Amino acid sequence: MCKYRDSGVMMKIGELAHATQTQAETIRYYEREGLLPSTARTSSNYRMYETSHVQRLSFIRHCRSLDMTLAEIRILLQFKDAPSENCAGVNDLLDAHIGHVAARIRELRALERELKRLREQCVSGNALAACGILQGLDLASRHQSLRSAAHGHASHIHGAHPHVRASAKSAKT
Amino acid sequence: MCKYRDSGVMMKIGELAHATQTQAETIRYYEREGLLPSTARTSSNYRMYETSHVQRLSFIRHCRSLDMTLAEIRILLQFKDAPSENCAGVNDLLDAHIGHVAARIRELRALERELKRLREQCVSGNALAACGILQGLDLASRHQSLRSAAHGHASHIHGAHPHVRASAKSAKT
DNA sequence: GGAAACCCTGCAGTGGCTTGAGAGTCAAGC
DNA sequence: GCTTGACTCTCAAGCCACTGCAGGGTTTCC
Repeated sequence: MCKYRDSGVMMKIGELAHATQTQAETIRYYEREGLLPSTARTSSNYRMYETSHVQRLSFIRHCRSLDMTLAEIRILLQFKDAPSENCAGVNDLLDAHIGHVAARIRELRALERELKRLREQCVSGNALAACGILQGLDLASRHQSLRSAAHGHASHIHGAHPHVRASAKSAKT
Repeated sequence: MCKYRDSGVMMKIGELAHATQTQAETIRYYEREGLLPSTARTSSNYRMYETSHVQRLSFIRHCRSLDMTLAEIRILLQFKDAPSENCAGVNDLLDAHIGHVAARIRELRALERELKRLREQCVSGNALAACGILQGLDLASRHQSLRSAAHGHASHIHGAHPHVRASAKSAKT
């Protein structure tokens, strides 16, 4: 029955998933993407993992929880896998990442201010025709189209990267 | 030559794109998605727009610059198109949106703190084997896997929605 | 009349997964 | 031995809001 030795430290994908709070599909995805190495398989083609995989996947998940992209994590893993090099590259990557996060925070704060300003324009119970919010959005759009035509450079939408990204609205119905 | 009357107020897609600082491809995309109505066409099948389209598209672009999803904007447009209703729904949508933005800011601030803490662990010039950042990421991942196994609920990655999203890193090489 | 600039449709790609289909494997209970 | 249900496998498509490209047609300017 037992297809492998040392069954105490070996585990199937579900167990690794549970240990790292990751979905099994995500683990397979990381393997496809080369972040996790291909593993040994049982005779029935099940992936078998050991504790080193828990370490590596936990590292990846922690980096993801710090909103790093998979490309950045790949670089960090390379640094980890080549331990004789200097770690200046790690510093640079992290510094750049901190910069991106800080920039995104500034953008969102400006956004929040504008949204709140807009929100104050509506007196609840208004008929829609008089709704200050919709009027505000209309006014703002007129203003903005003039401004950006003059300024030649639109808001933070343009050039958006899939980085430092969303996780709000998780409980939206 | 002139395929349409009132050429002073009618425009082709390129002109609308210029007036609203939007790419023509994006305009066609919004039409496919039902945010902009299908327009009249010339005999050579070119889309023809008038000033009302500039208004509507500017409204959409302004909402997008406030990081609203197309689904939210669709709802706002419905409110605009049915002006006899009460505007409480507009309030609710905006309140919810403000909540998402605020939540995302809180997350990113926590993230920034942790990244800076991590960054301080590295003394530049270290050999990688002693790099405090990588060690920190390893420690944190061990810590996190323990904590989330006990807590049963992972970080802000899970349940992430494509909302209030990225735009940092726009100048990354 | 020819080149450049515009327009059309349709499809593929982006990131980081998630979901689903359809099939195989395994352990427990009867 | 047989069934049930939980697990695993692969492969493919879907999500969001675009962006870019191919391959064609049209208009405009010199």
